[in-house]
Amino acid sequence: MTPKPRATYSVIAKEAGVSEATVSRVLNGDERVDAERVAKVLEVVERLGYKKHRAATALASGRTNLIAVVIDNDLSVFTDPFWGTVTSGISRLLMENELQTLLMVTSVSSLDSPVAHYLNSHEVDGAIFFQLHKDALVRKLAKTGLPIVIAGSPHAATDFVFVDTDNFGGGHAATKHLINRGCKKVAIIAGDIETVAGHQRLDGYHQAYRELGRVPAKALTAYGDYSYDSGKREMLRLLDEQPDIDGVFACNDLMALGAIAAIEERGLSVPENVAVVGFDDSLIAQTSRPGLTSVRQDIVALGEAAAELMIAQLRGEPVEPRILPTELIVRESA
Amino acid sequence: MTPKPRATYSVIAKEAGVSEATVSRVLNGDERVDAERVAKVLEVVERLGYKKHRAATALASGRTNLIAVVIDNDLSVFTDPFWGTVTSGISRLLMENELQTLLMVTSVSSLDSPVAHYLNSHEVDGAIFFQLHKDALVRKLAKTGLPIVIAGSPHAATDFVFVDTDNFGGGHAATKHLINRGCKKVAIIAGDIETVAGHQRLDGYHQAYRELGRVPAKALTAYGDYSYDSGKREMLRLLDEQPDIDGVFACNDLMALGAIAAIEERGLSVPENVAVVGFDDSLIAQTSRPGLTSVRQDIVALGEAAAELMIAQLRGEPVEPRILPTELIVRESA
DNA sequence: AAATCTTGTGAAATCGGTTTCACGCTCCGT
DNA sequence: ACGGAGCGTGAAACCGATTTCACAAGATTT
Repeated sequence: MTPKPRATYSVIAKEAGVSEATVSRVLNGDERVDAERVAKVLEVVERLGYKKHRAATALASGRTNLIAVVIDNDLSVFTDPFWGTVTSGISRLLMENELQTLLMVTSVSSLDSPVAHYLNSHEVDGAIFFQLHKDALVRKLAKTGLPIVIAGSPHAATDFVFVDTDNFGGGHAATKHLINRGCKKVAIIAGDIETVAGHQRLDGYHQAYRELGRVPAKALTAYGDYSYDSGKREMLRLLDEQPDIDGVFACNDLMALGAIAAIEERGLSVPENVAVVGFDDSLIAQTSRPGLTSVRQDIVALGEAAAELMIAQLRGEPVEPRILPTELIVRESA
Repeated sequence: MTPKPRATYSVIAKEAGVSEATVSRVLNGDERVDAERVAKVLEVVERLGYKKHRAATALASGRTNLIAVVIDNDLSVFTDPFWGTVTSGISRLLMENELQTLLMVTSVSSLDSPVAHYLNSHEVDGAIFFQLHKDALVRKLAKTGLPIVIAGSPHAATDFVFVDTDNFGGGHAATKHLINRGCKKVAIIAGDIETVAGHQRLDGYHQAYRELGRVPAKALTAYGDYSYDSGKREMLRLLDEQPDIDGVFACNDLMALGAIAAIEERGLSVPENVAVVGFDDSLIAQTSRPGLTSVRQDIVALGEAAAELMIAQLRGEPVEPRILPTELIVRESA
């Protein structure tokens, strides 16, 4: 058996009796090619099972069909299922649109890191950033015209295209739920306030109070770091200072579980004495006992939305930031 | 400001007073170039901040510097943090070696899917597969000489290069631990026995019994599907049939939690009446109450090992499959 | 001293597409 | 009937690297 030489334009052109230029036109959907020739070329392409050579296409056209997904691994990449889930959502959608996902897990997003250089050299058609703390790099890249999507809200009010969960709405719904079930004194264990998401959830909490015509006491706001331990520690402190707290909104599930542990350690029970709501509706919320009431975000959808916004940009369509709704999943804890 | 034309060999060659061929030699580490010229070229390259154009390099050399990571999304990709974690480990290590990670989340791994075609056309330098159920595609690709690494043990005894956790050893250690702490009748809730991992964990369980000169009763083996519900269901059944069971090894943490729920539902307590050991040492093992004793696998290391084996293959070095040790993390449940 | 081998080097071909350009043809208005 | 516009087409240049090949200069052999 012959090793079957790779099919190229040259072969196809010969076979179809046209020039290579015409083959190119057909394969790129150029309108003004004789219908009969189009058919002929397509037939040959089909028969040979031809697929374009990516590198050659990229070199000639300047488009790579590659979208970078940049994850800052300073963060919780290794322990949090969140990013993996978002990424797979992105990847699946990109593939459906003939784009490939280039995964870049990198520690520093400095302006002259290899990654920066890479993104800056037309090696990818676009970049999706995760949860960036410093956006100097992104800002610079955007200036070069590279299509960019940010997963998670960017820091300042910028004109970056982003997708995010409705953190504000989620925080609001969680707090509202606690109030509606009769809680008189609802505390919050906020997460990293440096992140936009953390801030927004806290804002949602405030808003729920405000709608009641009240303002939550400052002392009802505790600050954790999204870890189990911080949730437990802050809850213990809150209870010691204000034993009459009867509801708490923890800004993620892990802290919520810590809070529950703290509550039980003080001899109180959930939800009878203190109701607890978490955020994320992660696996631990589903499997903990009591089952944790939590704000669900559709993480796969988040990834898909990011991919969609990227694709729209590549097509030159106008794009708006997208904020995905949350859903409160009620279980035993509140 | 001039838009600064991309630096190319042509520019560098001119600037350094050598030919493009020489530039190429220098940049590819060809030994026999005059030292002085090497220095000069490198100086210019440095000054211009030059980086090779990937597509051009790929086209000319046939090497793409791209490694595909293929994930079958039929599976639990969207809910299990496992794959995301492995992938980020892979990606980080590949990047350090100037390789890029091409993430392909795809549903079908049929022989003529776009993915198959893609992998088959020298578009990537190697491929890392996750948890494949059917290896026809892999087998075919391997025949073409494409370097391949499998994360997770391949089905049959093949000569594929793979990395995997020591499932057998983990199952053995878990069972041994239960026996050592005094359990007389240890059951196992096995996972999907179709997967190699599932089988190996069960084998480890058997081996631990065997070392005691005993053989576990058939009725002590239950089969779940790695879900919480299946763990609970099977544990309830086991307890009803054999109330004197005093230890259980669940082949993942989720089933272990289900089992604990079942045990408590029967009015028994963990670990006093029944001790429980899980597998994975996932977040839920750490946050559940009682804390779950579990077999930890180093998932990031798994990814890094996969990347290492790939890199070794690319270098033409001989490679052996790699099996990573597990560690039993003892908590309250056993 | 002549013949043969090395060595380092640059010109040019090559990888597989895309795109510009010019050419020949048809179709239009006047 | 004639000049110009419009359209489909192929030849050839081009993208940015790698690699082959031939050649000149120096080193080695006889």
